[in-house]
Amino acid sequence: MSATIKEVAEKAGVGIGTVSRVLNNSPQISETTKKKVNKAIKELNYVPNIAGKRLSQKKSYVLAIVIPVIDHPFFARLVSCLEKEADLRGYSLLLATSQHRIEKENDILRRLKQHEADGALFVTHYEHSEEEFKDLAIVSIDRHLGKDIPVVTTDNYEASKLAVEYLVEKGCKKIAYLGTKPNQVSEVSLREKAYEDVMKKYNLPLNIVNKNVGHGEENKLIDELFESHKGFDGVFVSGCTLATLLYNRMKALGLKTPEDVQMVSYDGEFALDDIHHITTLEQPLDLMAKKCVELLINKIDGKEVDALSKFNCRFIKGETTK
Amino acid sequence: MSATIKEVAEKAGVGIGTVSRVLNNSPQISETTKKKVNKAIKELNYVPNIAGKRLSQKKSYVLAIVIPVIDHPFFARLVSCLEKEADLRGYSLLLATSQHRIEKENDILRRLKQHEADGALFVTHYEHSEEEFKDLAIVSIDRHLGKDIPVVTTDNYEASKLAVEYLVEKGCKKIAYLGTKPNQVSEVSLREKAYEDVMKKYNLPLNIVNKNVGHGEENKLIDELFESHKGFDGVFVSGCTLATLLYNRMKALGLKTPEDVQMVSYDGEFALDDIHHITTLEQPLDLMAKKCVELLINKIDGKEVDALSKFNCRFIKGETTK
DNA sequence: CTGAAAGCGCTTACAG
DNA sequence: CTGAAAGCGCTTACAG
Repeated sequence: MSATIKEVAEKAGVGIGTVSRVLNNSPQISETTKKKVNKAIKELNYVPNIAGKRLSQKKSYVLAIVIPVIDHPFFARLVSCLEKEADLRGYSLLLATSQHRIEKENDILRRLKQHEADGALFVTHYEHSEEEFKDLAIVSIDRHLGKDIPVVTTDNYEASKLAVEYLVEKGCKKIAYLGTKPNQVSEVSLREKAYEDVMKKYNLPLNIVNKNVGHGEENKLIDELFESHKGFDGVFVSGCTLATLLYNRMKALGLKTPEDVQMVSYDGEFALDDIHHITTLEQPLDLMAKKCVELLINKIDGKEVDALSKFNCRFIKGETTK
Repeated sequence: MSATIKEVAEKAGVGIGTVSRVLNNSPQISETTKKKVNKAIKELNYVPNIAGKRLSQKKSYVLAIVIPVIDHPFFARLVSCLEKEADLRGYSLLLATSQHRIEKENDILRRLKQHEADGALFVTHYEHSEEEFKDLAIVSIDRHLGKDIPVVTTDNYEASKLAVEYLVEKGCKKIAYLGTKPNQVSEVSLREKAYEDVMKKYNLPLNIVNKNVGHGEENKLIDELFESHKGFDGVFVSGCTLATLLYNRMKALGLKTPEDVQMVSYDGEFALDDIHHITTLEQPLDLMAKKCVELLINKIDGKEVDALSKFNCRFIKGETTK
């Protein structure tokens, strides 16, 4: 059906190598042959088949994005930013959601090894042995996946410290920490660390609910928060899913915010900002995405890259603090 | 770096064709050679390179998804469903967001012609000539892109009729229609049609704001609604973006719902259902996605497919109606 | 500046 | 049941 480079070459009366050179606008090519070739291309409505190119170049110009889910505002926005950056660099995005299942992640790794993509961004919850990542161009957000895997993250410690200090300043006496514990070495752990440090500094008691729960089980943590830490008047939450659930729970319980409880949450990437009014530490996803793509492409090209890239969060005052 | 089929063949002492047959578990292959080959595969840690396969088979096993944006709950959920279905059928997803720009859509078409994907789902706002879609396996949601492009949609007329009838029943006297007019032949137009028919049936006046506005300009429509149709006590909205904006506007204006104004919206795919409480006609995205993938793969395989597939909406009673 | 040829890593009739 | 060979559509040294 569609024409091949061979037909174009015949029609233009040149060799296929010449057509290829015109296509990739190689510098040393005469204007006249360029014209001849372009004419033939137009006439035949020729579009180069990318499979041939990929095989001969041993590159796919595809970046795999491995995320737990896509229908979540944080990841949706991340993917949006990533696509924009990848596009600018001439790469396509292969979307792979792990659905919170490790088998799916392994499946994606297999696809990487198949060279379906040149590299991958892992935003994952699971443990993978470093062996599995060998020779693959991989970048991670927040989690430390292995010594050769660059990490892009926010300055979790500083931002969290700021948030907790803020709650103290605003008069909270019993401040709780609510989070889902990552089951890997992760920059996210610094959120709790910062909370602890600030509490100690002010000689305030610790009220921590921080467990590794499965997706959909976040409500258990909220149950525990209310059972074990009754009477908290401030809470620092590690992520927007939890924050939203807590927000709703407080509403259901008739607790008012900021009057009864003040709340600050990490992750400001809510879908509809005009409805949510939670005070948040917003991650600059646009900058982070750009960095991820840059690191990934550099790794693909065999360059040395920074092991850790930290970005600052933006503190967004909402209606859940005074 | 990674082993090739040739090395596997050598190690196993067979021809590469045999390795290929084992890989694709071709039926006529003896147990003994199968074992030999699998042993070699394991030892070499061999994973077949998909570029070779794609070139020789002239298939990519990739489906392109062309949507305006990904960071919107409706599209995010759609993509989520699509990926699940594609995965079940052995296809990967190439994500392509048009960013509300026709140049980007043309770019995506070019990539399709390059055989980067075997087919594409277009959820688009723009006009494309049928010529552009020639010989491509394309399926559309809601819009009629050409006579050979199957459309997957909901029963817009029936659902809308139900919604408007519902508002009448609940006592609304001045019911408005608020929508963004598609600039193509689209099933979405039936939403307004149904509204008009119901209004006529009950001898009620028409209050229509339905224009084709660019992304981000939806607020203009809401301005117009309040300027030109003062005092409406019921409104049927064509989509959740508009509905959310209207919801917030009413809140800002001190209008209460359902007391002052009752509202029903098409599209129930809000991100955080526990926060939004708009009465909606929810589209069964899971079923629609399944249908899209099925149609697409059938088209790719050269089969005949239905030109139009309609699904029923689910009416979800929220707090914006009595 | 350009052509002929080898090669990328697979699949698949064809012959045996 | 299996091997040798051609072919998928490109790119890229190599030679001229």
